[in-house]
Parts: sequence; structure tokens; C-alpha cells
Amino acid sequence: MLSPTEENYLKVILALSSKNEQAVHTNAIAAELRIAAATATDMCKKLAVKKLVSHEKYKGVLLTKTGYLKACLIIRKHRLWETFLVEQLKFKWDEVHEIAEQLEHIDSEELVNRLELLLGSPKTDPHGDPIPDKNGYLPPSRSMPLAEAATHDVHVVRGVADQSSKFLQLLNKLNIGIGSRIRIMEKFDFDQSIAIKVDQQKTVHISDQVARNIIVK
Amino acid sequence: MLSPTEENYLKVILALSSKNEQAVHTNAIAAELRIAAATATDMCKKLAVKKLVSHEKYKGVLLTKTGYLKACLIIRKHRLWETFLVEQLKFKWDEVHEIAEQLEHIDSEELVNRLELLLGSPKTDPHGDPIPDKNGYLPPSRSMPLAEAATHDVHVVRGVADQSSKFLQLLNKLNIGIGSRIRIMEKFDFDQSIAIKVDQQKTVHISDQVARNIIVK
DNA sequence: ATAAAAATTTAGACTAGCCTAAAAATAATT
DNA sequence: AATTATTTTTAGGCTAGTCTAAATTTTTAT
Repeated sequence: MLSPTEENYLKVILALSSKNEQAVHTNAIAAELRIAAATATDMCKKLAVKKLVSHEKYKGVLLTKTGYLKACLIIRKHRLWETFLVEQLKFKWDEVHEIAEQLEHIDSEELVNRLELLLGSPKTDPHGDPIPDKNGYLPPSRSMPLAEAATHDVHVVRGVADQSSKFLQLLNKLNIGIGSRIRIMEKFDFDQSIAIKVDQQKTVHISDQVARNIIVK
Repeated sequence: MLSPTEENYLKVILALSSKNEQAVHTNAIAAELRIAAATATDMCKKLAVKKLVSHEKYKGVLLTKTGYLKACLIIRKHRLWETFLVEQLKFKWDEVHEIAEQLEHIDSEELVNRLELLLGSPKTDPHGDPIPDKNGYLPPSRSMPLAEAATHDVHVVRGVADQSSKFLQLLNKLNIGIGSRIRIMEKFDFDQSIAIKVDQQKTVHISDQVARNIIVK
């Protein structure tokens, strides 16, 4: 059995490694969890002893197969609880994170499986993120340029095809970053430009060139 | 904010003091929580510093007004979650306790209030215990002899009017004790005897004299 | 290529919540 | 009423998870 603290480390390591594919630096973990770097190093060593991560001194950590599975099951609980909070308890999607952070550590497989049933086995949570199944399987995220994504759906920004500062500065202006939720409101055939809503703010209009360089899933 | 551990102490102190009305001995707390007596003494001193209990050395503790309120709100959460688990997730009434022990420590007033609404503001949990309202008010339990209680309802045994060993031995045989749940199946006018189900076991038949000496609520 | 800067780890210390063993206070028994 | 037994508290220690400060390793820049 893992402590809530250990579970939080695994979750953060998974989140950070899915962006980079690289080993996750202990400092990045510390920053994310808002704890001292020394504390993160310490815990990483403990997680390595438990074979949940592999730890190479001064290089960082990588989840082992077991660690990855555990992390996915925590994500599963988190996302199912978020769905419950929004769909059944009528919370807004921006109010549920802190509560789900607590609920995700409740230890009962039966509970989470029944919760999934109650909710009708949803595939994604209220933020559009996919919910792993009871085996921890997280469907591969088929990412694509925003330009090719479906109208009306919400898409999560996962990266950018163009890394030039000119493009990134434009994204900053539009308040678009990794993790932003973009809903496509309308597509205009004339120039392939599209109207989008970023994180439920007011609708803005972007060119096809911009849309082709934003990677979403 | 209270830690889950502190909350558990308050809950146990409330449970033990509602039986006795007396100060709760630290040893009784230790026994209930299955921890060493020294540990309970220690924590009681800490709770006293926080003004949640009053502690008189070698005598035991009593909940303060604040402590009592906090304990009631934990009971509220526990019982609402139990109701949710049984009514929405279709757990059996004997499967929910451990899970509710975890859920009761989730820190969000909004969550528990919305949960109450979702469940239709139930007055009792699946075990027949009353659910405190959002101000922590626990309706006074109007207890009465089982003989006067309503047919078909479930009643919780809270005490005995006759404390003779002969009577108590009979109750032992019937598997009736403090906390037993008795459902009255049928009353017989001929001799005022009644048919009851104890803790969902098979139906048994008891005399009016026995029924008059079992106090339920 | 080497020195300076940045990142990471080690060392030592703190708190919460637990323990055992010994001491002190209260209760029970003769 | 005094002695014995029981209950409760004190004293000292342990682990998990956190911290700061110092030492070490890696990276960056001259």
C-alpha cells in the first residue's frame, strides 16, 4: 500500500514524463509539489527502493512498469471523481480539482469501479482528459493539429509544431499554453480560419497557419 | 484544520461519551482505536490545548462545545457517505463502514452539502442512525421501549430497562446487544408478543415483557 | 579548458503519531 | 487503614515526511 504522499509523487512523475519522455529531474518534482529539492531527492530514493521508479543520481527518475501502472490507477480515480463531482454534484469544472486531489487517495478498488458504472463508464473527464480503464490502460492519445480537429469538441493543447518565439509570443497573447482547453466554435471555408474559445473565455479568431501549429488531442 | 487522526479521536470520544455521559477515560479511547494507552493520553493533551476537549489528569476527557460540534460534523459526513455508498453505489450495509471511515476525512463543506442534496436530505443512514444537519445539530434521540416502537421500521438498541443477568443472558441468546438493529416484523394482539429480525438474521419471536425492557431509538 | 553557475545530493534537525518501559496516582481488597 | 492491583501519565525512542545549510556533481560560459 502506498501513502498519499507516495501516490502524489508517482502522479507528478507521470505528468512530467509524459511531456518530456525524458527522465524527470528531482527539482522539477520538487517545484511541482512545492517542496524543497532535498525532500524530493529523498523520496525518489525511497520510491526506487520500492521499484516504483529507477533513479540515477543527478540524472532524475523514470517510472518502472509497476510505478506507471500505479500512477495510471491514481489518474483513473482522480478523473472519475472529477466526473462525479461535475455530473452528479453539479460542481463547475474549475472547482473540482482540489477535492479530487483528496478523493483520489481513497483506497477501495470496488468503490472506484462502482463509481465508473454509476457514471456510465465515461471515456474522458470534464476537462477532456481520458480516463484509464480498471487495468490502468490509458488509451494512446492520438494528437493532431488543431486545424484538423472536430468542430464543437473540446481539445487539449499538448504541444506546438512551430517552436519559434514569434509563434509562442502569439500563443501567449491568445492565452494558449500546454494544457489549455480549446473548443472549436466555427470553421470558415473561405480561408480555413477558425473561431475558438480558450479555457471558456471569450471567443477569438485564429488563422489556419496558427491552427496547424497547435497540437491537440 | 484537524488531521484525520484528531478527527478520529473526537469521533471516538463522542461515541464513548454518549453512552456514559461521564468523562471518557483515556484507556477507553486507546482500546477503541487499538493504540497504546500512552498514545491516547498524549493526543488528549494536544486536543485539550486546542480547546476541543477538557482534560483532567487521571480522570479522562470531555468534549468542549467546539469539540462536540466538530465531532458531529464528522458523523454527518460519515453517515451521508454511507448513505451514498448504499443508495447510489449499491453496496450492502455491512460493506460501507471502512470506506466511509476514509471518506469522512475529505475536507470540503460544499461537497458534503451537495452530497446531502443529491441524496434528498436523508434523515438517517443505512443503519438507522440519524444524520446531523449542516450546523452539526443531531436531533435528540427519542428512545423508547421496543414494545412501543413502530412495526416494519428498523430500531437501534440503545439500552436495557432491566439490568438483571437473567434478562441480559436472554438477550445474549437472542444476539441482541447495544447497537443491534431490530426490525419489527409483526405484532400479535393476543399477548402483545412480537416477531423481530435482529441484524438481518432470521426472524425470532419475543414476549411483551422482553420487548418492554429493550430500549431502542 | 577551466572557472563560475546551477542543479542535485548529503547531513542534520524538526513535528506528528506511534511505541515500550517505568513511575505515579487512583481504586480495590483485606 | 494499609497494602495490593489497576489505571494513567511520564520518559525516551522510532518512522515518515518535511526543512535548511553545506557539499558535491553537472552544466554553462568565458
